[in-house]
Amino acid sequence: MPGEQVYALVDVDSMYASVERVFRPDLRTAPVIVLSNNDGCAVARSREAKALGVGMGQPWFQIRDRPKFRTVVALSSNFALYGDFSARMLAVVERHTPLVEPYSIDECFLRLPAGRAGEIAAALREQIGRWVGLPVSVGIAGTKTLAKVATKIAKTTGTGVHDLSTTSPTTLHEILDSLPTKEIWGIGGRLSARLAAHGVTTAAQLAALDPGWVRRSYTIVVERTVRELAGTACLPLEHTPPPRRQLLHCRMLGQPVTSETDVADVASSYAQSIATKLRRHQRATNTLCVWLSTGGDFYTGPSRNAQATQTLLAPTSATVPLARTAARLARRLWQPGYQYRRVGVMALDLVPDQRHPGLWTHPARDDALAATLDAVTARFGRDAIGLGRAGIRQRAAWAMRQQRLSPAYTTRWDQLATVR
DNA sequence: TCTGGGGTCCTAGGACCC
DNA sequence: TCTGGGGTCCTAGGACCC
Repeated sequence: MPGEQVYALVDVDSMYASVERVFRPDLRTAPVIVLSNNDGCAVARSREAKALGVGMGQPWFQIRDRPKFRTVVALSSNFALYGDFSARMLAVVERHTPLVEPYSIDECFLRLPAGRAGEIAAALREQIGRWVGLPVSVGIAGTKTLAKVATKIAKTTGTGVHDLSTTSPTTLHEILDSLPTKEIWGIGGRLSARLAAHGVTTAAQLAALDPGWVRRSYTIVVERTVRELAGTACLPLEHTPPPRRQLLHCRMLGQPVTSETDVADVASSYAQSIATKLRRHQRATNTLCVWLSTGGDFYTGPSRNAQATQTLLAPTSATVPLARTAARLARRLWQPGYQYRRVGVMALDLVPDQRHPGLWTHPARDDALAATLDAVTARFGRDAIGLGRAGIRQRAAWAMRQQRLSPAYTTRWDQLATVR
């Protein structure tokens, strides 16, 4: 039918591990994993690492010493590098259609003409592989939820492209019948357990439920999933991403901190990252929230979780007032006798960044300083400048541990790959 | 015995995603 | 010794108003 369109999902295979391989051809067939911040646990695994049995989220200390994981190559995560590759992939996709929705760092949804979807998908896959160096899989279907299913099939069968929009109803039913509810996009652990109590364990059973009943018994979100599985598109392509509503920066610290000064330093440093992100998104915040925590249940010692929120006098994206406010909140929350392992700073209630001179703010001065900070950071890296102890190249004891970091090949002049 | 009803706004918490 | 970080949306329930 002319003019008819379908959804496609382009998804990079083992994104982080694949990016690391672009600069390390020697790792092309090795079991590669990428570790979370502080080198805590595996957040990405190459096909070979999955085959060896490395679990998603498995702690590194459990992997490191096991003989069966002897050949695993572990790298610290390098998000600046992955973000850069994400943009490159998107640029290739946009050569084919403007109807693109970036969904995550390694995925985007597309609208493609029904008749040519398979052909375009194959071309995309080939170009992203050749020009960017990343392997992708593409799923095609009449709804986003089914396109997710199609991508899963493309990955497991190794075909690279799978089109469910041309599949017969009988075959589609067979596919959904063998798909557990937990593996459906939007159905997590809790919902699949509740559904199982109703006797619903497969995608085919879920698709056959009465949407009205699902809405009453569950939520509108689950109702949409049911309709999408049955072939009715409920989730449109979000071509222009909605503006950010909140920004947060939280980390496990490389080492626990105990002093009031250290806690304030961490909060100040995190607030500076938030300010930079706000300016990049052209947003300003009305409300700043800081929290301190001694960490999860597996830590011994006295535990404390505290949180404080402050409404600002005027919305701002300026580094100085945000850092100052965050440090003040952190000092207020601090109490002696605790080992703080996690600190978070969150900017809430975001609005468009329109700087108006206010009674209590100094936009001109703050703007000039912010522009300078952004420029220095862009040129010399994030740790080149900052307020207080942030930005000192001599890293603070609480800073992230990243002992296996690959160079920032594409985002730092001083770390470009060298060809001999 | 009887104890309105509907609307809005806000917040906390649950659930999901990658 | 060692267990991630960053988001979104929805619902329920309370406060408040008329």
